[in-house]
Amino acid sequence: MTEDLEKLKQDFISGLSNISGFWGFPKGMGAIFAVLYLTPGPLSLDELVSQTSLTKGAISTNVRGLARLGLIHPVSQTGDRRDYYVAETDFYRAVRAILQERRNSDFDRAVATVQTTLKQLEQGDLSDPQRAFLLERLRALKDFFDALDSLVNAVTRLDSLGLHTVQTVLKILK
Amino acid sequence: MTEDLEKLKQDFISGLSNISGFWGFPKGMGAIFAVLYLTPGPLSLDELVSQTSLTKGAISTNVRGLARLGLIHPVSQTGDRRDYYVAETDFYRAVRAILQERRNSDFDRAVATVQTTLKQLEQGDLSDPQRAFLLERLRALKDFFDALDSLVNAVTRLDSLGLHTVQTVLKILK
DNA sequence: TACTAAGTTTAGTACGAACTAAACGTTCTA
DNA sequence: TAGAACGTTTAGTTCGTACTAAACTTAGTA
Repeated sequence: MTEDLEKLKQDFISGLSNISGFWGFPKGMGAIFAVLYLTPGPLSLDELVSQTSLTKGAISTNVRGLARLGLIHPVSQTGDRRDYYVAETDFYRAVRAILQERRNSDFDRAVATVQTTLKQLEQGDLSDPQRAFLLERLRALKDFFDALDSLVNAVTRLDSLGLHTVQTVLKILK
Repeated sequence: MTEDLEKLKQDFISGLSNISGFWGFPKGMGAIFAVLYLTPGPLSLDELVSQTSLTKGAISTNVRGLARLGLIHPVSQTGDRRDYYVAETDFYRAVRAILQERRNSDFDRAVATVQTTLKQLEQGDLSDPQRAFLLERLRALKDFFDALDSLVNAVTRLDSLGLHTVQTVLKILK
């Protein structure tokens, strides 16, 4: 591979690393995905070790994470005991997987506590102005979370996230 | 305030702290916002110190962050040199502010590097199969980012994020 | 059945982000 | 103009997370 192509690759890899970090994933995940995404065929763990600057342990851990998210897929070569991986190229499928993954996580658990709090509040003396105030605020918050939830559901149900679809949505919302 | 009401408040505060941490903001921000959100009137820095378990320094820093995001607002009491703050209750306004804030950040800069890479690639020898492959992959990625960007823009232009609006969107997308 | 080649797990380390404590600057008041 | 009441800034600490190095496990091979 020519020098400049190699440099492009490296830029891309570090770019995806940063994006990965920005969204709260390990930077290593971004780097591994970047390498696989820019490689036509499947790569083994050791090949990933040599192309990223990570050790086998880190690759092993991050690869599992990526596979769980559906961002990469294991590929088994017949007559070869090694694990190979390829990148998912349908990003929209990956987004859906991630959204579903994040569901049932810390976030949803925290949201649930708001709802619990709300229910307890509703069973008290509502003529107490303090309670009434809290109730009002918590209800507003819950409505907001519900709306967010619906939006995520809507996005999850889309078949694809092409420019076309999004533009259609945009028109309607205006 | 009765014991159980106080406990509810504490639960809520720690819940919002976690949500805050989950989305990549300091937990302190969540706690401060929670306190303000559950208080009818404006609070001073020192009142916030006593109601959260943070020191003045932390409150000072986080309060500035929250204000910059539009999640809380400074309120000046006449004849009182202290700074008071109230919570924004229109969450949708806050979401828009946050989305605009995150724009021009690390993320967008990283996305920009992908576009730069793409442009450089387009100026080379396209009959080279390696280059052609890279070009194809990077174009697909750019299209995806563009779609995401449009979606964010669409959401940003909404006047509100009520259940009603979202349900309308949902119907159309199905 | 030993040996090798692969992936996983674990103990320790490095680093960054958010916090505390305290010094500092600024503005109002006596 | 000294002192007090605030808010901000800074040096240092803590803590969690992602990494490395190396021991371990498992599955194929001579």
